[in-house]
Amino acid sequence: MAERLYREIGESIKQEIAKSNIKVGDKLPTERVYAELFGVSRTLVREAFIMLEIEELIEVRKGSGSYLKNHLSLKANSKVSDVGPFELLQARQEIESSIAACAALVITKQELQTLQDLLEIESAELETVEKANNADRDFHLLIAQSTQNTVLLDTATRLWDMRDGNPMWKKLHARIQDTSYHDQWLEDHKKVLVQLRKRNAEGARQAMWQHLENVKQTLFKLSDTDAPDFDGYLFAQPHTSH
Amino acid sequence: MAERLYREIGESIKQEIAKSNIKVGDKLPTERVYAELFGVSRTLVREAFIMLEIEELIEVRKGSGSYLKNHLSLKANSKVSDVGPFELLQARQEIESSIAACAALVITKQELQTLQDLLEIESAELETVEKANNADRDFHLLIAQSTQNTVLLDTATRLWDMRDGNPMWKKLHARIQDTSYHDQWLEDHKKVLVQLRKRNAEGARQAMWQHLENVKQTLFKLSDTDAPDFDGYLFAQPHTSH
DNA sequence: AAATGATTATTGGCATACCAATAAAATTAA
DNA sequence: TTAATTTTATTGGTATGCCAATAATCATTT
Repeated sequence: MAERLYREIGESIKQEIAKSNIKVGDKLPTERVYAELFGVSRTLVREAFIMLEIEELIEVRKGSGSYLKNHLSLKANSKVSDVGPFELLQARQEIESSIAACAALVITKQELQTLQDLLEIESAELETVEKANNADRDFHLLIAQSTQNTVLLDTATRLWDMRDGNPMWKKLHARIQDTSYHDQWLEDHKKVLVQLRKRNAEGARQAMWQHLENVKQTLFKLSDTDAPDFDGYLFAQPHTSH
Repeated sequence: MAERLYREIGESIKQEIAKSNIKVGDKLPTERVYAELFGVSRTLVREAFIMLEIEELIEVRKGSGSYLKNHLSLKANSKVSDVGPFELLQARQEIESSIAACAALVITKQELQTLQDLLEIESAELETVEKANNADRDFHLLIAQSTQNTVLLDTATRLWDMRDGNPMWKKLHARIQDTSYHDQWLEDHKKVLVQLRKRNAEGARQAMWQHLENVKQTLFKLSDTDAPDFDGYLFAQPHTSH
């Protein structure tokens, strides 16, 4: 553990706020009050306040006091590394299928050709796991890029960065490399490309959705059969819309 | 202005890091060094370090020193303000409508009640533009939160941060405040809530999609009629799927 | 010479004390 | 009584000092 104390204090303060009925805009107890409450120096409480301020939860005004700025329920947990693979896949399924639908309407011939090339790399270079993985990523992100919308591309990139920076995903992925699931996914990709070529937005959406559904199913099987240590990463996969 | 000092110190430290050739993993100068360099107490530098630590830029180890954790090239600020309002809205339309669909399946009664409360704030406190704006944001983000998927919440939060950090949007928004478009949007929000109550995923998706379509239309009119300075922000609004 | 243990120096952690801005209360003038 | 002014209290801002963990150095032993 060995977490820095100010973080604990900060979390404790959040809990105290939650227990109380302080509304947005209301004044919080002073630093000194919290210091005495937790039996620590004001310095530590002050550091915790800085943490909450950077999280945009509170606002600090010199000589006046500190005020609740946002609902603390909206603590955007940007701890990238402890997002579960399934939670992430769920989000990707929703977002990337929409991106595919957008892309279908405006993708250029040039981009379609590049996607085709990527598919060939995927099918050819299955020997190198890393290259196939990169081609996979490139395939998805190129579709995002083809929407001509930098926000969508930015969002998709962010989702893939989350995946690649996640140790738990690497574990799962390592287990896949010697299976033949790649073939399934390659077929999925082909189906997506077909729909993009047809400029069929809903077809592309559905194809991408099914692709990520397949990935989810595969990873679920793998983690379910022989991986007891993925507990806690399965909690968030509730909705199976469409 | 009256910015808190630790923030200035923090930014200065970032600049110092940028000027030096400190790589990721390297040890950076001690708190005392920066304190002397900037002519302030170590306390302030320490607070600045906490800021950088929360931003996941550095890592602090007691007794050892502080170390660069990530490349500070991720200067999100610059990109965020370059995004055009319509491009952003287009992305929000796609992503948030999917989020609404997900939310419809798992949202709790408590959360539905909170949304109801927010609607009342929106309709009641129209006098204060800022409060209505906050309620708007809270309404959308609470829906994201109700999906129970932190990635979706994180993504939605990011999109709203882009909006709120965008000077161009503020210009547009300032123009709206004395019109009655809020009423339209309030009605939109009500329709979304109705669908969420019915647990109707596709209905919620459609309602949210229509809401953001209306926002887009409104802002387009406003920028089209009497705002020659929005050129270049209109380029990316190509697809009108569904 | 190398490995091990003790010592010293460095570095962040935390607390106390005082400063400055704001807000509240008391005082005074109209 | 009311308004303006002064005074006081409250609150966050900053600096200094000492503590504890780590790392570096040196002495000791093999």
